[in-house]
Amino acid sequence: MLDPANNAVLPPIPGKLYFTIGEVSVLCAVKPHVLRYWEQEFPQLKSINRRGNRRYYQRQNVLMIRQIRSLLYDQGFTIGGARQRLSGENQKEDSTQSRQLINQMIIELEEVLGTLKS
Amino acid sequence: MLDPANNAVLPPIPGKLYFTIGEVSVLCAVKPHVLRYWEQEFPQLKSINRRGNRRYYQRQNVLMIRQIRSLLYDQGFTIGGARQRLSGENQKEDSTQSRQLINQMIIELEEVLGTLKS
DNA sequence: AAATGGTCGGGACGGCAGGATTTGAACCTG
DNA sequence: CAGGTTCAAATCCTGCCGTCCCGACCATTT
Repeated sequence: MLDPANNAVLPPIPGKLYFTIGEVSVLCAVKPHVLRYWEQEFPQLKSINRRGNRRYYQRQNVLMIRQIRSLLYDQGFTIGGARQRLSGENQKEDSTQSRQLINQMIIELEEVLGTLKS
Repeated sequence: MLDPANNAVLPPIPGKLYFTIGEVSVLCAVKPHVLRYWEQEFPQLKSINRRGNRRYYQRQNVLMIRQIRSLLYDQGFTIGGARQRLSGENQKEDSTQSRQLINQMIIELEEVLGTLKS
């Protein structure tokens, strides 16, 4: 998502409604058994359509998988980190480095304040 | 996990110039052997002062270690991901609120400094 | 000076996250 | 029916991320 160049390497997603696991595997460059494995790890993938014991991926699922792929393979998150990142999505972006730097500064400034007061 | 308060739990960094590995271990809640290990993994930690075969950490080193710690333990990066994040163009979102907050703080601190000097 | 305790590096080791492979059956499609 | 895809579940494997051990060295205290 921050890296369009990388996603551009993956083939475009055809305009049909449903995809088999084999097709998704090609579309996302992720092997089928890994797709099944991720399904256990990411609640976001629970919504995959199933009919007669088979997975029928929709466009949104494919996009989600590509996002997960990017987090894991490009950005270097662990599965736990990626999960957390996806579930928190838009809210706590602020808890990143910058925010923590600020917190640290606040703590130290309060220390300085104490020193100055005495 | 996602808790930014996590960092606030760490003790403030005393105002002295140098810290031993044992002190840094406490300050950052990371064991000494892990600190040595990270040193092999993060080029950012190559700059640690050494005298007579011992490490003498400075404030900036401590802050960097805390940042690494946060990436690994709080945000869920792998070591490779954290390294990439620290070295690469991680400053993409620096023009966000956080950055502006920091800039604002810098301005105000410079003001304070001017006051103190006079 | 001796004692105490922190620090050094390097190599062997280990747990477990993250898959990879295998198996054998069910299911399509031609 | 043949050949290909998919299934669930079990087992296997690799390498990341430390952990442990060690004798030696160094700093500070008594």
